[in-house]
Amino acid sequence: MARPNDEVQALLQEYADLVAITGGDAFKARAYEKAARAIGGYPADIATLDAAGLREIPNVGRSIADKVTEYLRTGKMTVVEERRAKIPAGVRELIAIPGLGPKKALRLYEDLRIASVSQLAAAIEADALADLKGFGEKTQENIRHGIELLRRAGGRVPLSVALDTAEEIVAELSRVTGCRRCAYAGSLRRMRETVGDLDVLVAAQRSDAFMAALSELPATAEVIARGTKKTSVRTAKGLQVDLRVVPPQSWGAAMQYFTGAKAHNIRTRTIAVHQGLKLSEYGLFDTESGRSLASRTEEEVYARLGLPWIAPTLREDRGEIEAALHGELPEVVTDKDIRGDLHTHTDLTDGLAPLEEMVEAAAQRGYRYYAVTDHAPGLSMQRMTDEKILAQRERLRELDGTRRRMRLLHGTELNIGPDGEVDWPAEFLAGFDLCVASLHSHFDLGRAAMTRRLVRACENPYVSILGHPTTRLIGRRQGVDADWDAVFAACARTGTALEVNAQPDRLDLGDEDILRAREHGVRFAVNTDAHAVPHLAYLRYGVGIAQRGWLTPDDVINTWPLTRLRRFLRKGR
DNA sequence: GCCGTTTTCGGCCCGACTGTTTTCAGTCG
Repeated sequence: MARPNDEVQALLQEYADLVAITGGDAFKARAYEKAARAIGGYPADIATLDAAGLREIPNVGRSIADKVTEYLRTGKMTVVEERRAKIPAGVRELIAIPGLGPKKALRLYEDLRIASVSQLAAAIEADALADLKGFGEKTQENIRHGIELLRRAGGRVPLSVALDTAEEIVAELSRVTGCRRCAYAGSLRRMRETVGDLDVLVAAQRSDAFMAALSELPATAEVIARGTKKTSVRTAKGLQVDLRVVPPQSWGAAMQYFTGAKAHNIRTRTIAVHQGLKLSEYGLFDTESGRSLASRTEEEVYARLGLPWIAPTLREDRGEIEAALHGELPEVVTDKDIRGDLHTHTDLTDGLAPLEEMVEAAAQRGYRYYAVTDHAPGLSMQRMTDEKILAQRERLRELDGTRRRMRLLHGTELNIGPDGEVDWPAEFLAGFDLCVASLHSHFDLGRAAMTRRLVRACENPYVSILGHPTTRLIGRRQGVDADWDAVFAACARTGTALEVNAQPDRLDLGDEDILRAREHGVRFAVNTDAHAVPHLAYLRYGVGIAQRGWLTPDDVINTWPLTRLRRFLRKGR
């Protein structure tokens, strides 16, 4: 889904890198980075904005607005082209190597004309860096290692993998004598869909035992750095883990510091500076006297800055600071708000567990309602028939009587055909309590055809939820191309909910699309699409993504009481 | 290059670690 905002974000980020490499003003480079992020995360399509509108975007001033305008008009930014002419693209690639920044990249290029990662690798092999200032033996070894990692990984791991690893490490370190608190922070606590590295915090008086414990974990493959305050290791799976040990009285400040995205932290620190304060991982201090004003809890730190506590999933500098200052932070949806799952499968199609087991597991979770939505005949490998689904409905109605607290809904996951048609005729669909409709094929229609297809599915009076709307698979498959603003508008107009599919390799819609869809007044359903009993627990990932999309319980139909939900599902029929 | 209760200039987050130019620059998060 490359929209102009994303293209401009990439271009401005490239320009920032080139400025940093060519030794320009570091603050100028940072200014472009900030603008790039702001434009990438801006909800409105920048192609619809004029120069004044562009300057409404934070960190976009006259100069950058002009460059964006030029790009929107001509498809080019002259200044970027000029810098590209001076610095080959391969030099920019060099700074992706861990341990190699803009300064060293420039030196390599100027002194040795090295202009690609492979040239650098060859130069190290040929021992051509020996006489280069700042490139001692150790540095060369680190670069060689960095290139290896870059080639192997590509970096980030899925949220679910990171969470499993983090929970194991936290459990291990919590057992170490002297551990007062232990938790993970970073992008994992913010529930980003993929995680680059783990940030683990320990509160304790002495650090050595924790540094040793982390270094010696079975999962630890190598120790990258080890000090008294910080130790970094890499696991066998290639995931970097940074451990910080802080004094117990600094716990809240450290959690605040290591949880927020960089941009969020810059904002909170700037607020501190304006109040004559200094915010670090050790606490909030009076700049003049050095006296500590708050540090024990995150609440205390935010409060002393004049802010309410901000949910970790919001700490991205996507407007949460402004919302907090104006008392307009959303009360984001939590696991506890979810009253039921509206997209699940059984072994009647491709699920693993029989109806009874799925229903029992759902009841154990304390749900007030639960929908079974097996695949429809259009997905022919599932061999669904009218008879089979009607027999399932009969069995489900029997079970429904046995569950006092949890009501059962009978549904199906329809297939959206190339023209937006679905599997069964209206009179048969009328027999279901709800229909989810999803794309399972024909992913490469053109944008216009795909948009028509999705809009037509929304217009079907029996389709209540659009399942995994973009159909992306994280790290494996791009989402389909459509005019999403048109699709979101159609959802809002027709009363069709968008799914936030909680499968960890889908997380579809993702947070940025949720933020956009929300602008259209759409409702959402956070569903697990469970194909087995353990999948029901994926809900936490979906809720995390929903929070990152600023959704409140009112936005999410499966937090609603059953009567309100049923009214929504009928779409005014 | 952006921004403004420090308001059109002068600041921009800040601490930790590594390697090496051994007193500090570069990189990272």
